[in-house]
Amino acid sequence: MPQTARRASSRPDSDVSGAVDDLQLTMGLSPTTVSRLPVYLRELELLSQAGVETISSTGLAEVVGVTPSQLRKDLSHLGSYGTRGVGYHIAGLQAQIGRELGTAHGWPVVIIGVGNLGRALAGYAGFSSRGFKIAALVDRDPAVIGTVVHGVEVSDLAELEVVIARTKATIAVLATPPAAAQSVVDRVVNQGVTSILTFAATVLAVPDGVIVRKVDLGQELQILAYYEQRKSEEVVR
Amino acid sequence: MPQTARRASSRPDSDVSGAVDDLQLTMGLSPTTVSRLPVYLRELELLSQAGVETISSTGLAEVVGVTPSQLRKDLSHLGSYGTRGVGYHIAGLQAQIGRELGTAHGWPVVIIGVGNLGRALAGYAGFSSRGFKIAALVDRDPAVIGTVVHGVEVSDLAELEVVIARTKATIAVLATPPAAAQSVVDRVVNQGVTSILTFAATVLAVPDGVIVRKVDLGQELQILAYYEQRKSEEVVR
DNA sequence: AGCTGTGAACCGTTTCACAGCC
DNA sequence: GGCTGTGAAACGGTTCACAGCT
Repeated sequence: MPQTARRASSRPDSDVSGAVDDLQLTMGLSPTTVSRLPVYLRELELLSQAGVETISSTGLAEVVGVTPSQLRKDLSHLGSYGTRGVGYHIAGLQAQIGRELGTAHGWPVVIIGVGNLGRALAGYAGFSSRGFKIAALVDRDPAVIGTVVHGVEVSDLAELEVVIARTKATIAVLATPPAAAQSVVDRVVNQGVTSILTFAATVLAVPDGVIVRKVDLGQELQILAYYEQRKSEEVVR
Repeated sequence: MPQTARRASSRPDSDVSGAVDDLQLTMGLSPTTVSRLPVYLRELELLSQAGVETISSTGLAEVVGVTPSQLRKDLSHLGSYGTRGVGYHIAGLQAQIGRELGTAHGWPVVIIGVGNLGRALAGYAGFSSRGFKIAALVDRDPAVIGTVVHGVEVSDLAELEVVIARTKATIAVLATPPAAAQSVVDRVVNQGVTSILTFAATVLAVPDGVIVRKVDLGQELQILAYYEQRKSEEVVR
């Protein structure tokens, strides 16, 4: 039985305890900043591949779609390496953001549910380039168990605990039907998983300290529909 | 050539113009409230199916995972039908939120890209129950064009403009490879689409008034990884 | 001259606390 | 007594504007 807990809160907001060590990782970034860093990183990679070496906050802001001040503020939190009068050194920034996001870790990820969605996720190219590896695929359907999908053999859902223990995965991706989601969450959390990305629409209960991010197609569409409806009403009045 | 424009901004924030008519739709809700309404609606449906007729803000807040005050504030913006001393009448609330989100419209949606992801989206059960219908599936691959997926025949990407005109879709879902995303966006926007849900990781440029919502697996995982990394560091210090 | 880094002002959202109604 | 609806306070995030470095 899962404890109470609601949505991902986390953020103990780091009390200022020990001395800041060397030129290492910065202190807690705001959630909004964290959510933008992957976007920055992606665009920096593209620029870097295109041979660009330096860029101003205005230039980068334009390509990532934020304001220059927002970008500067975000980067300043990383204690970043910009040069006044010049701009940011792309390679340096990339390294800094990559370090902050733990891109080098090769985090093992378990994907649960190997239907169309699970397959699509397993085939996602950016997986390894973004610092993750598919440690295991898990499904309940005997017809799927044992087959190899994108180079990984599908394990039996019954073995979930064993699989997580073996792979030491702490991140799980849920691509199961909604009805199965909560019970899978309970099992993975119990096995030490502390980060969950779910594609099931259900509200999930997890203990404190476990972070859940939810991607819900229906929710996204309904949000769009809300604004669509407002647009059409504007014409009426 | 797409105009400038960055992320979805929209929200003209409605100047208080005409008189408020009857007991109709409310004035602009905040984006954060809008994003929570679909979740409320979903849980209300479940409660309703379970035969519950009335619920307090505390009770509902618990199941949707927000604070009671947040819930009350959100619902108060809908001018909602709660009863002091009692709680909310579930059927009434459902109707009210459904109306606000335009659940009855049966919005036609075009899905572009019929790979594993596109198929998963097309097979999404909640599609019609949440007020949408798949107006068309579109792909570039000749091997896929003409096949029937979840009851809908796949059209040729070359016909995109015709398909949108015929179906009158104003919402498009992008499940294409990232490289194709911007060009598809330009075409659909040009054809009158004003809401886009994209699964491609690229930053999209759209004209003002077009709303883009992005779902990016890599981004989500990287956000989780950030917090994972912090957790493991905590042990160190 | 140019562009970053940042304190200060601003704005939107959440939380608090309680008045008002059933 | 119980629970909603809502002003007021608190919070967090974004934008502004400029000091400071190169």
